[in-house]
Amino acid sequence: MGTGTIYRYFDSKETLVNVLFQESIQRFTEKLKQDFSELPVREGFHHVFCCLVQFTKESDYALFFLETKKNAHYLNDTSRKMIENLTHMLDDYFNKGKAEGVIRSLPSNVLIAIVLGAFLKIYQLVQTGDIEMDMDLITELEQCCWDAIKLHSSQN
Amino acid sequence: MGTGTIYRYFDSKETLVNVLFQESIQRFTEKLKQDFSELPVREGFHHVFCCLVQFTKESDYALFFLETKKNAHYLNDTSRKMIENLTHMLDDYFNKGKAEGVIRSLPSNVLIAIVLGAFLKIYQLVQTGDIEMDMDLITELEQCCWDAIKLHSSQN
Amino acid sequence: MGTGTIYRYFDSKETLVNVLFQESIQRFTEKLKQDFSELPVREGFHHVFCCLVQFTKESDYALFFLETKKNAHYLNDTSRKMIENLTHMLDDYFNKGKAEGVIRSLPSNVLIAIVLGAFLKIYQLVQTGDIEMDMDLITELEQCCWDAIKLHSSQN
Amino acid sequence: MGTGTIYRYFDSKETLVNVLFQESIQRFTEKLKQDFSELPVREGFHHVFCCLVQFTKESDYALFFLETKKNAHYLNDTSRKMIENLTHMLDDYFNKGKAEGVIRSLPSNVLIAIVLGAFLKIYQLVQTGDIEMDMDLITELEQCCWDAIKLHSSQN
DNA sequence: CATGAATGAGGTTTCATTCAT
DNA sequence: GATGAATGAAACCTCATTCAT
Repeated sequence: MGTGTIYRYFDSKETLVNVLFQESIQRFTEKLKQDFSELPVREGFHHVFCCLVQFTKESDYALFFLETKKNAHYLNDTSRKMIENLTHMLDDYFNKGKAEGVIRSLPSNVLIAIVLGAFLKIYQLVQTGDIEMDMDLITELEQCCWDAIKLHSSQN
Repeated sequence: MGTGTIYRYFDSKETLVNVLFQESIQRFTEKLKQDFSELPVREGFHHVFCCLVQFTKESDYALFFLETKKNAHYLNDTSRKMIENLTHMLDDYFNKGKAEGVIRSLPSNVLIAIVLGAFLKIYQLVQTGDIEMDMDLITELEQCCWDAIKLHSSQN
Repeated sequence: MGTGTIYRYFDSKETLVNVLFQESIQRFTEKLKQDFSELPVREGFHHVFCCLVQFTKESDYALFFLETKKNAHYLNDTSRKMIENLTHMLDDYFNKGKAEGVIRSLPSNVLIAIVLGAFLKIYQLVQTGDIEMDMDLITELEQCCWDAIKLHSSQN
Repeated sequence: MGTGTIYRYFDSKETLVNVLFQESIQRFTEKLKQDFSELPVREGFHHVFCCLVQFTKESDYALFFLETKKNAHYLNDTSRKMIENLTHMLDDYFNKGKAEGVIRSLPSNVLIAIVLGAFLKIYQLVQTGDIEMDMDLITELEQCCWDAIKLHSSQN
């Protein structure tokens, strides 16, 4: 594709990035939404984790978008709205978990940060070829992340 | 500061970034090393987490360097060596934990990714002003991260 | 022409200069090579001189390149190789002349320096508009340069 | 000497260069003037050549100044005046030689260019270490230059 | 509609000049 | 007076954007 062609479809590089971002977040949000609210908390977390795994598998640049902070200078209002929308869904989920005493009573954005931060850092290792993602690893990582946010009966 | 002044101290922008990076990693490594090997596993983890917290507090750009992937295009060989050096220390620590059956038997780079990924993502929230880091939160986050990598007797 | 345009064709300013230099020297060398070795010494000198005249007429910057010393800091290895190649041709010519007792027994690089030095200095006068180069002047200058390197039977 | 110190003595780099230039030309002109007008043509040429040799021996940067074209952008009016002054002297000399039928009837600036061009190009070889200047070479080079401008009885 | 050469604003680097010590 | 760190104008270079083909 010629370098100039892109400008027939997008105003600018910034627009392109935002559109791609919005499509990615949209797809992720749609996937997450399916049957999400009906699931029990632990099964809900499994669903979230599966969405993450599948999403990063779909495209190489997906990771880039998930890594994006909501204040990134290149994001426009529409993009920020969509992050908030996604965040709300997760907020509801975490609130349910907290209400049921299954999840630690930390702010939802903190809980999201823990899970997403750990997951994305691991996916970097996959992309640099440092580790291979097989089913067993995915299962164990899910448990790691769940243990991180789960309210444990006793601590040490 | 005049635009040319920086070039009295650094050959190029790349050199500047690498020198700052190396100083940061050096400082972090030194701090981590103190009494590290003598501590029991759980106390060792506390030490690691305290180092992380203190390090990010020291300077605004510390975070930037901890987030750096070891293959970042702007890092030179010296910088990569220092990352490896730091990684080795943590590797030794995690190996001890795994040998004692206290830490999950995952590759060290995965364990590091989990803890560092979660920690850094949370620190982003601090920097954007979304959350405030008080003593209680730090303590709880440390427990979250520990729970993430700890080998739990039973899972759910 | 936009400032960035040149970088579509050359990696850097240094590359640009070297490419122009190499093209110039190449062109000059090709021209000089034609029937050069078959000519008697005096006719050979005429050929050399004609090449010089024609070459400087071709482009304004040709002079710049002929003036270049072989140790100029901006020349790369390829450029230096091409200077050596050209020098070799002239070396062979001068050696023949010296062997025949027609040309002074001075090192070839000295003989080249005499002819080229005189020629280039005169061409500077042409470029500054101080003198006009007509056929008669060219003929006489050629004779001057020839007299400079020719082995005269008696001196005074 | 500190980099800033020079500005206690010269307004600018341009001024410095012009002052050095003027001192060089002045010295050369003085040296040339001594007994110059009384000498016969051939002896006069010997004198000119000796001045050139001695002058370039005096300092490494002398060459730089002699190479200078009179239209060099960094020369100021004073400097140009001094070049003209020197040129006048040589002009008188060459006119005498031409009048006596000993020197070719070429414009003086051309005659100067031939001798100076050849001489300077050779001196470049000395400075790069390509050749060594001994008494014999100097003598022969003088004869080369003289032959270049001398009116020969017969040509070939 | 697609292309990629041309563009120029902005980032990086150099170097003649200034000025606090 | 001497110094050399600091300066910023100008040179070099990059890359998002434009536009003639």
